[in-house]
Amino acid sequence: MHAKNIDRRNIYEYYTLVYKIEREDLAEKAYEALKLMILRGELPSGEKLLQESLAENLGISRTPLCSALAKLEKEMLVTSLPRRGFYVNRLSLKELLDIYDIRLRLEPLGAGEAAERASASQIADLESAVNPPALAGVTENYRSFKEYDYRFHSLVMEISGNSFLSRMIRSFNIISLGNMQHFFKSPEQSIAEHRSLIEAIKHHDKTAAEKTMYTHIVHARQVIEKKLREENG
Amino acid sequence: MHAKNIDRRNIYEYYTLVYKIEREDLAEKAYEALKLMILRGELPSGEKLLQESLAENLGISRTPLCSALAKLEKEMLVTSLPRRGFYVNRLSLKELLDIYDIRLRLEPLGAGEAAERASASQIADLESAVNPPALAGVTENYRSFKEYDYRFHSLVMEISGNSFLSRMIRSFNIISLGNMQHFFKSPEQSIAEHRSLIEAIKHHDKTAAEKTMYTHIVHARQVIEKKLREENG
DNA sequence: TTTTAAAATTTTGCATGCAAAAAACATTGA
DNA sequence: TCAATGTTTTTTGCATGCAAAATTTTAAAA
Repeated sequence: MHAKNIDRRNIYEYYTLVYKIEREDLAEKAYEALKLMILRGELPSGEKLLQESLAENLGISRTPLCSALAKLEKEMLVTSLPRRGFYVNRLSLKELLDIYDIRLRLEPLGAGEAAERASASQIADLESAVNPPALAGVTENYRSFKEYDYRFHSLVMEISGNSFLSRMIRSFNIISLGNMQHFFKSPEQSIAEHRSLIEAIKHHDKTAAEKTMYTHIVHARQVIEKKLREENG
Repeated sequence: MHAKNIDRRNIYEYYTLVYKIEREDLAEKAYEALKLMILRGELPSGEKLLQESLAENLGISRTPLCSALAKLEKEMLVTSLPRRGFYVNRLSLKELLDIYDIRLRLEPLGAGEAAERASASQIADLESAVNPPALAGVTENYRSFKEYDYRFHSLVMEISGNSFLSRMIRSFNIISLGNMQHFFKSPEQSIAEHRSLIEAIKHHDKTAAEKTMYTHIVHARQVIEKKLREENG
């Protein structure tokens, strides 16, 4: 069944790279679908996820859905209350700040690595992500902005070549975007910052890329920190 | 069923805190069991996980086991090859280094927060973790050391109060420890470094705690980096 | 009207069974 | 001997059904 020139001992590594992408099971598809629904706000944070109806909507049975929910739980996108059900994770301000503390340390790391490694085609991908066709509606409504922002950050982390980092940051970005109902800074400013990050990456300037990403995230973090202080009086 | 003085609107938050711990489902128990088996090396990295026999050994059916494996997959402890099965994740040196890059950024963050927040009883917990009764066998065999090291780092991250950080680092530590077959530095040195971290936390010295944790991890990272360079010639 | 208790309904968690895919094994022909 | 093909066995992924728990509804008492 498998290609003949692949050493038996390396079959694991081989399939890890190539085979996986094509053949996805229902649990993985449901997981992806739910993630997108959370990012889009179609499943608002705090909402209870009814297994029967969700499964029906997705056109699958509860078995793969359960696995999908288990995955989301470990990525902290949903919370499981045994015998009570799954809920889309709703973050307190403190928790949102916790996530930003993590992003603030990790995304600059990823941006720096991306600056070191980025190929010409990867840079082209980045540029097309911030150019007009991809920006439709982004400055007008927050929902479009979220998807755009998620795409851009995912792309940078992907380019870093650190798959652990990339997967983790993707989850965290969905959690945080899913828990934010309005612009934390103007979308124009975000896009401008994204563009200057691309410049740094283009010039393979690791330090500049790190700094730009840091500044980009620390702004939002400061807004959250201020809110939290106000909340606590 | 639930306490009467809990506001209906807050029931979600209430149960998130208290209810969850007691009632664990089989999938979660299996997940915990498998994690421990990976940490202990009872499931060596690269090993294929046969669902039928694993389920039988755990005394459960394949349904909750599947959910447990799905969880482990999203925490990157196992790899799923659709229709082929699950394998304990085996890391390349590059991947191990990727994980250390993440730990190097995040664990100092956690250590610093822990230094700020640690209560007297939490400090006592830390101290008892590095005192003789808890150190049995740790300097002699690597397997005991792994469990000790995992416990200590988990404890520090727990004290940081950032639950996202804590959960993530726990996974990464299991992956990395599960993929290391021998001491990267002498256990005595590790324990000494742990002790000086406790000192910093005790004095609520955030900067010192961050630095100590950084140094502690960067040593191991350098060993890996060197190996990787040798491997690539 | 509110509070409490009982009954009915819904929902969850799990084991099981089945179809399809993959792996292991056997057979044939070079 | 080895490669290629066919056959059997194993394993995976999923839908389904059932028991127990949780929730909602209804009824009764304060």
